[in-house]
Amino acid sequence: MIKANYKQRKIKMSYKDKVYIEDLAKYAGQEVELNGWVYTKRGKGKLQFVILRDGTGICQCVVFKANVSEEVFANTKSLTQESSIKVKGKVVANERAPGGFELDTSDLQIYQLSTDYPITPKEHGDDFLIRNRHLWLRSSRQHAIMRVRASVIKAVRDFFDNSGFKLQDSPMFTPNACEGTSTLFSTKYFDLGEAFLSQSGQLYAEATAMAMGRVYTFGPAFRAEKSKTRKHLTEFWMVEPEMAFFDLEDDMQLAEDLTVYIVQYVLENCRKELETLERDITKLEAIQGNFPRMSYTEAVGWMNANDIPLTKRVDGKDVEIRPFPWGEDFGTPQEEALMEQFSQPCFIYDYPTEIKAFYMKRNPDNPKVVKAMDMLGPEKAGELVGGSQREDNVELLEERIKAEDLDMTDFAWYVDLRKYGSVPHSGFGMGIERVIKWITGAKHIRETIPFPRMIHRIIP
RNA sequence: UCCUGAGUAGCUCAGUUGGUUAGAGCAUUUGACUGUUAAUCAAAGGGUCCGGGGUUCAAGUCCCUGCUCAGGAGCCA
Repeated sequence: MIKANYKQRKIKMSYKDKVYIEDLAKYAGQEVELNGWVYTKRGKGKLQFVILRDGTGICQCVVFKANVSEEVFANTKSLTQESSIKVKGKVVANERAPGGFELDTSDLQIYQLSTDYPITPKEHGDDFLIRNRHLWLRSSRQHAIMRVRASVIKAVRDFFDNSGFKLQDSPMFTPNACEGTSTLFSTKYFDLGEAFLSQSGQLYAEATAMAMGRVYTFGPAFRAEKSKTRKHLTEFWMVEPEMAFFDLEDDMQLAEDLTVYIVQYVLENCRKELETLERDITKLEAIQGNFPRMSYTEAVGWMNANDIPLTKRVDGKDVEIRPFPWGEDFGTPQEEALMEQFSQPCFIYDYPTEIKAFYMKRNPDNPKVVKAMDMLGPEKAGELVGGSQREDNVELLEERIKAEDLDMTDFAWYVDLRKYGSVPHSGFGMGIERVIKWITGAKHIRETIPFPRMIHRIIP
């Protein structure tokens, strides 16, 4: 007979007793054991300073020759950048230590000695760093951005979970292009032919919203566009709420409330990280709500009042067209010019029907525009949110599907949503990396996701 | 896909009008040092000047071409 093994097991130390650097202040005066990696080491003869990194923070470990065995001191002198170690010692307050506390080391053991760590404490080029992304994540700046990323995502989930929304995941494999415009990644799907990686979970969210009332999907989106800019990724994360009985006004208000919540959450929970990133906090503190709103037509009027032309590329040459013609989409130069006057994000709504997707609701008062909105961020953050009220009229939707030359059989289920209890409904998509880029002040969107996927990069 | 720019030591860069054996800082190795903050000081090792072709007495440097990368346009979140 086998005795239940839980009775024999004596727990000496649980994982809950492990000490991490971010909690060091709680252990002042006590002996603790820390595990981590050597961030840098500075020697001064019989006195060695090991800067230890454990993922939660950094701590200076002081190793004085007279206080440790000869073997431990020799080991300490042999340490190289990013070697993994275990240290024991007393936590003492010291003004000269980064972080205010240091470890008066009594013992130090090496897990593994690292050799020739590529990322030295000096400047490096973009290409080199991104090739070493798996190691670059250990650097203080990248580490701080990733912690902000985790907080942004938590803020998003808390916001929706606490206001009556249900998380409903949309599929990644789809039979068609959701919006019919973007280039998609394709893959073979058994005997059913070609499948595509989803560029948006929206259409499915519309179905789940009709089941649950208010939903959000949160997952990766894939775009095979050959975009080569500092704000595009081929794989990025997007949160897409979808709400029954919401009109475009409600939609914009929700996007605004979500944005304010995220920024305030990061301000409350990531002070240290924003400091590491040298982010101007006052710019974030200004995000309080009451975002300016402007119709597309008003925005065109503003362009022309301020002599901002349409810039287009014709036969390999940049040409400027003025006045800005109604009906053309804004590009980066127009958006940045417009946003210079605002310190908060701004909504632009009621876009021309021709330049927007087939599922957007036509404005009954003016069929030349659809009830779509973009939320542009300040500080050249670009488009953070794009959304719309959805077309809820069966005939108009079918007309648009035909006009876009989309396969009606693929969209039959989508049309069904307008046959069985169609309701006014709205939703939007928020690009998580764009938001993180804005909040952290990162130079490039590739710094806002652990392993960015870009047109010329899939490793690491 | 188009436009613009870049490629020299492990990394970041300098290299004059084309001229003899291509340099610096950091990193690495060795030595000195009891309070360092990107420690300092001394010494050592480290090069397919992106590949190919051309001009020239002579090419890292000039020309052509290919490759790689970056930024921007378009597209978008």
